[in-house]
Amino acid sequence: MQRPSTPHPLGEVPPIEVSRRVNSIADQVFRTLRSSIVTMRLTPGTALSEQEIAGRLNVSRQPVREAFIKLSESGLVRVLPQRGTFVVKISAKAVTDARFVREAVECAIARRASEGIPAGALADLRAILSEQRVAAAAADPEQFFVLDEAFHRGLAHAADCTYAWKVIEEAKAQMDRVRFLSLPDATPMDHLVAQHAEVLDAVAAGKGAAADAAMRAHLREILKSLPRLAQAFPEMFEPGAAEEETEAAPPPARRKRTAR
Amino acid sequence: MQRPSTPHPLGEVPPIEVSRRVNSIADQVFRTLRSSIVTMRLTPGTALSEQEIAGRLNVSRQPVREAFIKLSESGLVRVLPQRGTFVVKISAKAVTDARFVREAVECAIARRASEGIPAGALADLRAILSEQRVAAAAADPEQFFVLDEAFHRGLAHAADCTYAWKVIEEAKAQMDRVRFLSLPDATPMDHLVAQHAEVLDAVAAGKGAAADAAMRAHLREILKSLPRLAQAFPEMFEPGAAEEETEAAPPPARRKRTAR
DNA sequence: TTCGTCGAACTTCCATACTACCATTTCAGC
DNA sequence: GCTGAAATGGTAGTATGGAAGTTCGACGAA
Repeated sequence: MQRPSTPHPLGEVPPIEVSRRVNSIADQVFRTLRSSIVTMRLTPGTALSEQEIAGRLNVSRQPVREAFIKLSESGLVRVLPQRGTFVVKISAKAVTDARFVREAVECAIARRASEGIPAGALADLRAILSEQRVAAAAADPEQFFVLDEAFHRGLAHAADCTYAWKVIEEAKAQMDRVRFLSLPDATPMDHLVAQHAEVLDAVAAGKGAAADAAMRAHLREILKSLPRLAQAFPEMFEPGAAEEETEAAPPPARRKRTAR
Repeated sequence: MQRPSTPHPLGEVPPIEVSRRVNSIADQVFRTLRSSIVTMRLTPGTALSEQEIAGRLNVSRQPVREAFIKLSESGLVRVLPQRGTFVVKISAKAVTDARFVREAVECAIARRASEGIPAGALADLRAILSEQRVAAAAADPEQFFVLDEAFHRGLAHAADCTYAWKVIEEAKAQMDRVRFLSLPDATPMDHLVAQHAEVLDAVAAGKGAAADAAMRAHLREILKSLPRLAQAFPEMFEPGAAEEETEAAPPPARRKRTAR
């Protein structure tokens, strides 16, 4: 973890030095943890502790604590006072709730985009699609993931919906954990590219309703594997269905050390 | 500010003692500040300082800092490192962006609610409407505000959309500041009640499209006064239109002490 | 064996000291 | 009087120590 204007005490940190505005340590910790959680390198149920993470990243507990707060706001960890901080397990309800919000917002974005976006933006999106086809042909899921994100974000920004994208980004975090879990046998990538293309064609043609429908179909496709995954990886998922939001803090999984 | 299991050192705090789970100090500070900002008791542009707030509330800087972090995540304050923390001015773009998201999500909620909600919930919502009529007749805007919030939240929960409501709640914060500014000469309250009734009737009749349309019309009504207010209270608003999200931190309003 | 009690080890939460940085002011030099 | 560099006061960011609370296992008595 790199402290501002100080030789990095951690070996892992690449020597990025170019850009100023290397954000605060707390932000770096937040990004690191968030990425680890979303990509499932930190598995659901894992116990985190301020001290442990601080020691591992060679920083004090304070910035770690602030990162925990932000992660907790995003619904990725749960802080139980005096007990511990845990990576929340995937909850089928939380995922479908996130999809509901994402669908509502992103379909609205598609409609708005159909009313007109900058010409350059349209070209950029088409370029992303080409790259996706390459990644699909090369069977490179990770790169495909990156490009998928770029497409959705690009469309949002083209439609001048920065706040809406921020909302989607947060909902997406819940969904992405499922997608990472389903990486091996997900929907064929060419199929997803075709759906992207369908959205983009509708947008380009100014057909709002069609863009909306295409986007909706696309977003519903993504989580088709959810029930199967919930059965295949029960330890990653919240057990029952209805016991969300109970007041009494449910005893979380037995403390399981973070083992990278 | 009341410390858990400690005699409250601040006189202002009402002696709520009944319920356990008096949340942490940081949470109390957060709620206090958030409420003050949304109701415009802390006017846009006001400088907050960790130390000052801490002194005023008789707590240390630490919980205040955590409250600032959360407020900053909500887009209600902006933290400029080594310079200060400021209540963000109302930005026309931010408000319309919030409305865009809220409209997308809440209309989706209305559609879902039309597919069926618990019978009790429907009755509860009708009860809220009656109370709103009373408040409208009594010309009691504050109470009307509370009931308005209750109606929208009640509909969301009836449709089992808790996460969606959380998203709306955050978008609403931006919009509510405008509403508080327009309290004197806002849309007549009876008109708003009628719109609520229209939504609810469509929901009860299972007419999803009608509920969507009614909700959309209702939400668009709320901010009609925005342009006028931006002219009437220029010091509360972000000046131009397009210079959002500039990387270089724009020098905020000259430090103006919080004066309660 | 089973139950209750106590204690050690852990956690988050809060308070406080210190650091780095920014903005303004002050004041010497011209 | 004017300019510019150093001093000063104020800010958020970080580090660290202690307080309050939870968990869990050891230990002993029934």
